[in-house]
Amino acid sequence: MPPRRPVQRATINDVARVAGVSRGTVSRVLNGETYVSDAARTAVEAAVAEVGYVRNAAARNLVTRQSGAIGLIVHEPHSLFLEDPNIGSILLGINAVLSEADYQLVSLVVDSDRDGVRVASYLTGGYVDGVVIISARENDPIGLAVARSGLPAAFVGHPMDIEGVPYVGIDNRSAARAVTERLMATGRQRIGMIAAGLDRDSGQDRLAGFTDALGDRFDPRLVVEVPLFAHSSGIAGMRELLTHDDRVDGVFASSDAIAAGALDAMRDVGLSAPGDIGVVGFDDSAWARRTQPPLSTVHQPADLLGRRAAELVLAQLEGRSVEAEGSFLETTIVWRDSA
Amino acid sequence: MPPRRPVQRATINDVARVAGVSRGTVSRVLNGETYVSDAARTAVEAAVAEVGYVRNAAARNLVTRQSGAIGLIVHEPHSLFLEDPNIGSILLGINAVLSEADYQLVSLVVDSDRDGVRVASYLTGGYVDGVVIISARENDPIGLAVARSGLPAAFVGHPMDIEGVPYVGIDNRSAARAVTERLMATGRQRIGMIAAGLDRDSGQDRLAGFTDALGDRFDPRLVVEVPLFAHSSGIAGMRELLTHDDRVDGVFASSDAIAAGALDAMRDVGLSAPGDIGVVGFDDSAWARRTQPPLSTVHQPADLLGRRAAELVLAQLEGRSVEAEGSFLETTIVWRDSA
DNA sequence: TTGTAGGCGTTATCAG
DNA sequence: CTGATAACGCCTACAA
Repeated sequence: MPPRRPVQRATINDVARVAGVSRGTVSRVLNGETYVSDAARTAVEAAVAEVGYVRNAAARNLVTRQSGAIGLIVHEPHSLFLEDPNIGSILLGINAVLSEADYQLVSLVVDSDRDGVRVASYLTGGYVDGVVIISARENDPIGLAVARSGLPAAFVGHPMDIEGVPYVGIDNRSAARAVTERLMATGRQRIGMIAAGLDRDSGQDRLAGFTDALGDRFDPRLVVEVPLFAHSSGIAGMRELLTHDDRVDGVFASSDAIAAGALDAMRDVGLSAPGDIGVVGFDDSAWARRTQPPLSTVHQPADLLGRRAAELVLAQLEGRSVEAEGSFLETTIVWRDSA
Repeated sequence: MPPRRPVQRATINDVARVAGVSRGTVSRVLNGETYVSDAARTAVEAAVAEVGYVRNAAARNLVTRQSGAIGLIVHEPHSLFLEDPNIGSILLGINAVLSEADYQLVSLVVDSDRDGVRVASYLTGGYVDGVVIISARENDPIGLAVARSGLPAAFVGHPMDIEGVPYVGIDNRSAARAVTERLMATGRQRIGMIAAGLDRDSGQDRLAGFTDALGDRFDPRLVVEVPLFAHSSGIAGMRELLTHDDRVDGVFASSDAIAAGALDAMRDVGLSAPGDIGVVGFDDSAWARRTQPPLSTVHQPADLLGRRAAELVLAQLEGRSVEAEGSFLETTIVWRDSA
């Protein structure tokens, strides 16, 4: 079949001619301004329909210096992107508040260095009026570019090396500490951790919270590091942990996916939770209710995180200043049957 | 903290002044055109760095009538969006080929009617040069608007009520038939189906394939309809099926998530796979390898689906015509232990 | 309430 | 190779 080609577009001039008014008047009704006669308005509306007019965004953006769009930057290592249980909820949360304010959310994924430079120039080129960035890592080129651009922005999570950009997050450290303490309270004596994402604040903080909780009972040999917050990392991590020490009776996993993998690895060697080992996760994602047994974990308000980030950007767009640079949302422990 | 405000931007005029050349020359080096002296080029580059120039996209788009961006429309019922195992892979596939061609992929989710109209005008307003649409349903306003707009486009999946827009998909009907036949070959006598998404072609076709395979042995009472391709629907569907007929010994689920739910529902009543009931799924998503036992299912080449769709759009952008309106990619049966 | 006209920042045409 | 000089489509004072 022949290639599709955009049809020739009608301009304000065409509408004006058909409606028998001036371009100025057409523009005014298009923008819903007051001071237009009913006669003019109806004539214009009819003409718009007749010629099939749609406004040219580029021309409008050029003069108004606004796009009405807000970018969402998602960069995760390929595989993680497909796994992360929070991104979807955060996205929907952002979209909900932006939609309400009539902004168009556009999501940009960066999956390679090439993507990175293209996205950076998209952002600074004027395609968007603001941006929210998810899971920036240290030394993140896009985060840096945005910070420098002065573009109204907000982070979900807090990249440690960037200042002057507001953010919302959860207190990973306190939450990790709390859930670990809860696990200790069940009487476990040798508690290990499968720690992922140590190249970002969330991963680091969860490990720190774990350490906090254990105090002098902390034994570094019971911490195994894995690269991803993924199920496969959970399997590998649990195997490694059991190799190091087969008397482990409790495990804190950096994420529910990891915890699920750990449970599977345990079953493979005839161990079960909570009987042999108490296992707790993090996220309260879809995984949590589907493992056998269901996971005790930390509930993370992903949707709300998105909403708050969006509100932060909106505030700046409206010239309002935001109270504090960063704020943390409450997490809660959800205790099920895995520990 | 005070609101962030975009810094005042330098224009081509500023660069021209600093470099001591004309705007025309600046524009030429910016666009990497030939016929510019080395002297001019270096002077301009230095000036660009000095004044921190970044090109204004709106102005450029206005005159070139292009944006360099391509939209990806995702509309799923809220919950499904979070569950769909294919969307991520399709997205990454599309992005890979578009990135290669230096196009910026921008994803737009429609999660409400309000989103729908905003997205439609975003698309037709010139923000994008082309669009790929995932999982359009019948009577889909955006699909219709795009079809009408003449915008280079491609569908992943085939909305039955839209013609003239190329698409790529899989042959859901044949695949469903094949996997059902495979299930029959294991000797199952009473095979039921948990059918989801009957408001879209994929859901309809999977049911049709199931019916094809069974032939006269088809019994409509063994088909239970559920709304979503989700785990929760699988639980509900399996319970209903067992209520209808407790002698069922085989089940074809419309998706892996459903199959996983079915497995859980079975376990709740003391049934297991493949011993009591053989269960097969569809998608070969992450679910498939994590259920107990792992699922026998249909592998769907999601990444490739995305790549092909992107290529379809690219072809039209370059004015090439596409061979056929629709094409189907190969699926393969992956036989594991659930049947 | 309406028309007129200038300008937003770039690209592109056309002499030089 | 380079510099003027029109557009591109729209918004917005300003004048009427």
